[in-house]
Amino acid sequence: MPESSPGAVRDPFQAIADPTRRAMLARLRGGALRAGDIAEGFALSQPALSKHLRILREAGLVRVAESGRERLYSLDPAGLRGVIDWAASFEAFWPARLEALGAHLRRKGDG
Amino acid sequence: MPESSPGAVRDPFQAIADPTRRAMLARLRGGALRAGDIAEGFALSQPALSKHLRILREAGLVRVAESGRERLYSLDPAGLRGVIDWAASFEAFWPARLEALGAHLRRKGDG
DNA sequence: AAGTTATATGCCTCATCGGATATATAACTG
DNA sequence: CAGTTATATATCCGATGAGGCATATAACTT
Repeated sequence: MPESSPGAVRDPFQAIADPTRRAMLARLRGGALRAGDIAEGFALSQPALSKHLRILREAGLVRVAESGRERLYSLDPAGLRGVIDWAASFEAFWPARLEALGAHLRRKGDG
Repeated sequence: MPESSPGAVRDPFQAIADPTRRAMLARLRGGALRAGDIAEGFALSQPALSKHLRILREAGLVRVAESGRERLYSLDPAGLRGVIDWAASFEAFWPARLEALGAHLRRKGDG
C-alpha cells in the first residue's frame, strides 16, 4: 500500500489550544502559504514553526502540498468541520435552559 | 464592591482542549447540573472534577449558581460565543482560495 | 452538638508542551 | 560539484497540565 499516511492522529482541540497555532490558522484563511511565510512576524524559530505545523497537520486542520523544496500549507475543511460543528452545537442551547435553572432553584425553595 | 469576581481569566480554547471538559460541557447542554452530577460515570475523582469546573469557570464557559451547599453549573453563552464565532470564521473561507493553490491540490479529494 | 454531604484547595507526581539549538534532508543555484 | 535555501527531526529544558489523596469549608441532618 502506498503511503499518504495520516501519520499520528491528534486531537484538533488540543491543536487549537495554542494561540500561536490559532494565529497560524487565521493566516491560512487568506489562502495557502509556504511554511516559512505562515509565521512571518511571529518571532518564532523555524523549528518551532515546523513543529506547530506538524501538530496542525496531525490534527487534520491543515494539509500540505509539496512543491519543490517548499510546502504549501492550507486549511483542511474536513478537519475543521469537526471543530466548527462542535462549537456550533452550543449555538442555540439556552433559550429554554435558563428556565430550567430557575425552576431547579425554585424547587429548592429559595424563591 | 462585593465579589462576584471573575477571578483568574483563562483561555477558553485551552479549556476545551481537554476531552473530559468537553464531555462536561456537552452534558451541560442538557441544562444546569449540580457539580457532582456533571461527571457522573466519568471515573474521575471529586477533586479532579472540581478542578475541571474551575477551569471551565475561569474560561468563562460555565457559570455557577449557589444553592445551599450545592453549586448549579450551566453553560455561559457569553463565554461560548467567542469559541463559536472563532470556529464559524472558518466556515466559509475556501471556496475560491484553493483555486489560487491550483488544481494540483484538488485531486487530493476531501470527501 | 456530632455526623454527613457537597464542593473546593493544597500539595505532590508524572506526563506532555512549547521553545531553543544543532543537525538532517532535499531541492534549487552557480 | 560546493553552496545556499526551505523544511523537518533530534535532543534537551523549563513550564504547565491533569490526576490523586488528604484536607478545608460550608450546609444540611439528626
